[in-house]
Order: sequence, then structure tokens, then C-alpha cells
Amino acid sequence: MDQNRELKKAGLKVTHPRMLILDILQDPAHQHICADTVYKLLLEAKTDIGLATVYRVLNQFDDAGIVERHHFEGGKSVFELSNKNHHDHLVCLKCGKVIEFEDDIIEQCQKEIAVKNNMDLTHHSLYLYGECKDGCNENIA
Amino acid sequence: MDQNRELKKAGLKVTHPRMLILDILQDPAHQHICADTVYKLLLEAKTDIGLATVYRVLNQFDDAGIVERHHFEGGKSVFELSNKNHHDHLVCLKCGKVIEFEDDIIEQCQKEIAVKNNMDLTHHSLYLYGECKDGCNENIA
DNA sequence: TCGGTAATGGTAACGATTATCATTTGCAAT
DNA sequence: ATTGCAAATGATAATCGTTACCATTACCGA
Repeated sequence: MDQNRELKKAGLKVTHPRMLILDILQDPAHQHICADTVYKLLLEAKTDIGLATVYRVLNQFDDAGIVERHHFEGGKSVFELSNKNHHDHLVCLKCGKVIEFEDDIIEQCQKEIAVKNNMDLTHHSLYLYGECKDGCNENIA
Repeated sequence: MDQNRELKKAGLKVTHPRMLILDILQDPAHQHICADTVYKLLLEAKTDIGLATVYRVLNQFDDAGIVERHHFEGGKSVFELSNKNHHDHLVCLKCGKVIEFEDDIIEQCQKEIAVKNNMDLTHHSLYLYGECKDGCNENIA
């Protein structure tokens, strides 16, 4: 069991809810997922995990660095596994599609801006919003 | 009256609450202000404008393009007058200070990324978070 | 297997924001 | 100036995402 080790490494006890939530996060179909959707998926899977636990576990995963939290427009947090390279996001406001991208030049500029303004940079959030030119199904995910 | 024209141009009736809120937004001391703070200032000014009206008016100003809405970390919206050049924000997580900056290179990169991914860019949000190296009073505004 | 601590689920509570609705106000036409 | 009516307002209930609380349950080392 791989999740097993992942949880222990983070100092978290291996419990049923945490395993199931990690499963969902690891499913490529569920990138950038919100707490509510995780909860719905757990319900559909006929488990009886409470919404409070979903929020708690996602927060713990965030604290442990297992997931990253994002604030896209809309007011709710979305999470993604943090086992990939740093990247930013391009979000389609029509269909909800999320494209990940990396841009070294932007990263470099940000560092310079922080230095210029006498700040220690801890993190940043960059979201580009737009509309797919084609292949957009108009359904917000 | 300057506000008068500003409101009419936006197709908004000139009312007491809207004038007062516009006053507050135009005060350089109140850049990046949240709805709650606007309401508190109105209370201190011995007016009897309701919180609902504050939210309503800020939304109308946003729709009319009079203000811009930002989502800094912390979950609440902050507003600033949009009568200045486009810029992004650098936020100190210790003292709450907000520094505005412009970076043409970053802007250019963003456009290229959108093109590369076949998206029409409508807007973006870029926030840099960090800590002042000095002169930071540790009080969240 | 047992025991204690940590984790859980249900639900109440919370903060930010919006909806509802009866009352008041701006303002165009008189 | 006066009137009429749609638009705006204020009080408050309701909503949404999230957290707090607390009695019960589940991990896991001894």
C-alpha cells in the first residue's frame, strides 16, 4: 500500500477516511477538486464519512504538504496533489477546464519584484481566466 | 460635484449611500478596503446605512467598473477604485501592507501563455505573498 | 487483548455575502 | 413645487463554505 506510507510519512495515523480521500485525490479524473465534491464522491461510494471529516482531512493534507490549496474564482477552495512540479493555472470560465502551465520568466520576475520591494516571498498565486476558443462544452465542472 | 457625474455615467441614481461610499473609496487612506470596513467607517460617521446596502453598492460599483474586486488570502473581498493603471499586488502576511506593482514582462508572458493554450484571456489575478524585511509592524490591517 | 489517545460523525455555530420585503427616496413629468 | 412610481434602502432571514464542539469510535503500541 502506497497511501499507507504517504500518510505515515506525514505523521498522520492511517485511517479509513484518510485512505479513501487520498484515493480520490490520486484519481487523475479528480484534479482540482473541492471539499464538497470529495464528500459527494464518498457518498456515492456508499461510505459514511462526514463532511466535517472531509474538511479536516483536507486541511491536514494541506498542512502536511500532501495537497495544495487553490482559490479559483467562486469562493471555495480546490485541492490538488502536490507531487508535481510547481505550476500555475489557466481556467476557462465557460467550461471550467483547468490548464496547468509553468513559466520560468514569470517566476524570475516575481522574485525580482519581491527583492525590489524589500520583501521575503513566501508564495504566490497566479490564475489566468479566459474562455476556450474551441472544444469548450460550456458546462461548468 | 465629481461623484455625481461618476455615478450618473455608470447609470446609477445619485443617492446618499452611494455618494458616501464613493467618498470613502476615494480617500487614499482606504485603498484595498473590504465591505465590513466600509460599513464600520459609515457607522463612525454617524450615518445609518445598512450593511446590505454596502454590499449592494460595492457590487454595483464593481459591475459598473468603478471599482475592482480582489481576493487576497483570508476569504473576504477587498475593493479599490479602478481609475488607475493596471497593476498587481504584493501583500505582507505579517502587517497587511499592500504594494502595487506593474510588470510588462509578466503581462506579456501571460498573453503568450493564453495564445499557446488556445484561450481568450479575460482577466487574471496575481498576488505575491511574503513578509516585509523591515518596517513591518506585525499588525494585520 | 487492552487502553488511551487521536480520529470521527452529527450538528450547531460561524463569517461573509445574498435574498426578501415592506418602507423610503430620487427624479422625471406634471 | 407636487406628484407618482420605479428604483433604492434597511432590517433581518437565509445561504454558502467552513470550523467548533462533543460524545462515540477506531487506531495501534504495550
